Amino acid sequence: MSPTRIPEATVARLPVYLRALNSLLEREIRTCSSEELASAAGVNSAKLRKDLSHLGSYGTRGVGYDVEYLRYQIAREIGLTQDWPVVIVGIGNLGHALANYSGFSSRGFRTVALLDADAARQGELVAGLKIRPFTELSAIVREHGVAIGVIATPAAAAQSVCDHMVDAGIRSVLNFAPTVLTVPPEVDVRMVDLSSELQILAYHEQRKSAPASPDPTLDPEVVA
Amino acid sequence: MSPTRIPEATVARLPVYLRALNSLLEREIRTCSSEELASAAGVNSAKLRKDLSHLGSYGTRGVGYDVEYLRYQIAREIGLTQDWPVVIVGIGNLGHALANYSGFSSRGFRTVALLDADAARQGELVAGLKIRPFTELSAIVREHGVAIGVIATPAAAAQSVCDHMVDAGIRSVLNFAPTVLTVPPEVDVRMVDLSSELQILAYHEQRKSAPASPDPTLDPEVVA
DNA sequence: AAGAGTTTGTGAACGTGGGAACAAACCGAG
DNA sequence: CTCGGTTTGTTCCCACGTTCACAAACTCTT
Repeated sequence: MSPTRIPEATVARLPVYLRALNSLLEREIRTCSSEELASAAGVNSAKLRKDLSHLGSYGTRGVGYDVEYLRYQIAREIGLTQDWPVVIVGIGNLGHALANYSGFSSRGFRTVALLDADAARQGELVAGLKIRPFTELSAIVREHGVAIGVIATPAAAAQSVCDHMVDAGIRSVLNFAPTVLTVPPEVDVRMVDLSSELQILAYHEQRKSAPASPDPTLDPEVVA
Repeated sequence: MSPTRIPEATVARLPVYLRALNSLLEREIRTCSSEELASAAGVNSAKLRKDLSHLGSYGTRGVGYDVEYLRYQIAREIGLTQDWPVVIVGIGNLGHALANYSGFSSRGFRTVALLDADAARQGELVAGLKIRPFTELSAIVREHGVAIGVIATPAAAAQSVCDHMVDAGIRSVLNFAPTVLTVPPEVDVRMVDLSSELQILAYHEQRKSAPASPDPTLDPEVVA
């Protein structure tokens, strides 16, 4: 079962399951059914069971899942049993927030350096780390074996920063800058687009308030 | 064509197209083909054309699209031609960054209030707005007709904040807190999960470095 | 030991989305 | 006006993801 590739949609949900399991553990719940875990994760139980079946057969029929055991298996599958050094480039408001975000460090992720091109900010202390010049990127990546880079720069700088990251050997990029990044095929990019999310909400909100026809120019027959 | 529902996957890409069109306009490009726009948006041209065809027939065969016209049509479809007042709750590091994020205000979104439960932060000035007590939520929503709320609180507070938002009449929620929110069916929630994104990258990164079998416990036959 | 009651893992049906390929439609030259 | 070149809008097909429904497997009681 395990040797087969895990569907992308399932991979995207594994972190959610992991959080739900952690939450159950905090409440000292040792065992749970697919129904309980699914409800904690906000999905339906059939989907949850199919997702987990892609990892292996870690439950017991008639009983459910051992919370601790399942949590370990998912963490191992994602790769959180190992250490992931991360660099953050662009320490503006957002980079600042990311550096202080406990959700990164609490999983296996360790921020090893904060970089910024702005000379005026060099040496400033953020989340216990000194801001260093962007030119040190390559050396830092080599020294710590960094595989993941986070871009929190303005859009105009993002592609150039990304190119340097790729040159330095980084193969996974998390991009917060509102721009499309072009990378070689072996590099993964995930985009977190704050304003897109709001726009998607706005689209649905608009549909809620105007169920019929929001714009008369689209409905000539109403006028006729 | 337009009266039909627009697929969710298409809606999620409209903001990307909008940004690409803005970028073309800044370079004073008045007309573009589906190929050019697709490349600027990081998708293939067939997908782009199919997406646009869901909105209507705004291109000209043999010629391409008028950048300005198409931009307006997409903006109108999303609902960006109207004003969207927004409240942000939880002015920690992340809330701070969101309040200052220009990508919100530059589209039709207007942050009308910053709320925080922490009494010590009341009155503090962030991005030109005073932080106000969370208890004023309902009055603010009524006064400004707020339909969209942003949650940037710690996970523990998020569900309670969300419940108050729904009570106050908010029907779309953008959630940055790392927790699943439960809402009535008429309310939309979109989740932006920073640590999930990193975990998804880590999963793929792990697969890149260890193509065969990352864990011997899963491959008994290797041992046998 | 057998049967009743649970709960997982999976096979099959269904729906959504993506991509190739092509017909329809437009422009410009002659 | 016609023809060749170009680009859109759409159709068809395939792959992926979701959900239902059920057999397999386990526990507990009698």
